[in-house]
Amino acid sequence: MAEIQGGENLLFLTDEQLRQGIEAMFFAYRGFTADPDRILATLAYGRAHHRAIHFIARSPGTTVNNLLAILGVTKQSLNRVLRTLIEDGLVISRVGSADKRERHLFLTEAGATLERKLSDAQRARMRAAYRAAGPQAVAGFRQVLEAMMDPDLRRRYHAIREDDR
Amino acid sequence: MAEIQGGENLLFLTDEQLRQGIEAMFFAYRGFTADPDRILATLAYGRAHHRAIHFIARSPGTTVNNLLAILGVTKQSLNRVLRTLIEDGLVISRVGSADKRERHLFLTEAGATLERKLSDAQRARMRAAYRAAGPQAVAGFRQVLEAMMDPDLRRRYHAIREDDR
DNA sequence: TTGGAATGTCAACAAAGCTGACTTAATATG
DNA sequence: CATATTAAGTCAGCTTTGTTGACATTCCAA
Repeated sequence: MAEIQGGENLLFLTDEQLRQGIEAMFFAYRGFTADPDRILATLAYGRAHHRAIHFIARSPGTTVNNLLAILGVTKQSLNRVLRTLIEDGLVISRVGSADKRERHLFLTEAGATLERKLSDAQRARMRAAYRAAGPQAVAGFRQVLEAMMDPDLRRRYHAIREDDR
Repeated sequence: MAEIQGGENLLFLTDEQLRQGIEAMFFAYRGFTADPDRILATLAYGRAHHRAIHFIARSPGTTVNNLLAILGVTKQSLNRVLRTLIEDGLVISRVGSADKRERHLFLTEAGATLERKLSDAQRARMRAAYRAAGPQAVAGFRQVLEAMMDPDLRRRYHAIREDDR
């Protein structure tokens, strides 16, 4: 047992501790999605619609292909969601100016309004959790989550912010 | 803006910071489930089977009702999953001795073997993330996740460990 | 002994993922 | 310029996992 207790106290890596982390992720993710889910249910939309709306809001003008890579679903699956959002007037799709094969996605006024509503609910939950845990805990939270991502998605996670510059 | 900067530096609660946290949760959860998902796909099982197996392993002899409350699905949905696991010889259901209406759930040898395989994969990812982030970050990670849970699930989250005594 | 709780089952349905095959339009490349 | 590749969209069909609603069985408890 001695070898797992290094200079930086690695004893916290017992199976029991890891299991607790796994369960914490499971239960926390339920809380994370609970508030938007309630709003979506009243509108006959689901989590898939929320994800699309979120990332279009985050990167206005993003292409379908980029969205596919971020969401990690097939184009058929995404297309079904986008089609309803476009039909319902929440999203518009504009043919690319440089490359006319591409479609650039934007939220309409109505889309932005729904995005704000969903985002407000989800951010309120995050804000409460951040407040309760404190700044140092938040920094740790972010570090662990980043380390948990697949490298490819970690790159995309960072890229979203770089796009905003 | 002055009022949101308290003595403990609450400026990190900008919408941008909260959005990053939201996206981190989304991308990290993908990583969190990726390894078990790959194993499950080879066995014609899904995430629902994994969840059932996980919590039966964690609390052997748990009742169907307790499992329903933890997983947050309908009994019909859980029953479909349990039925296949029982048919496939991974889980056994024993009539309660005190209350014969209840069914107590246990993993068989084969069930425990699969549980270990799934758990090993998921724990390896957690362990790597914990190692990369360090003990202090892990403490913060756990604090934020706990604060994010619904109160009811937070109670159940703690109750799982209390059962183990 | 009767009401309610715990469990299980049948049927029907919906959301959201998947594969595979194909079209159209536009760009890139040889 | 001809051809290959890419981006997007569509059709069909399937799977997993969730949902309601209705109903039967068994058993505990008042």
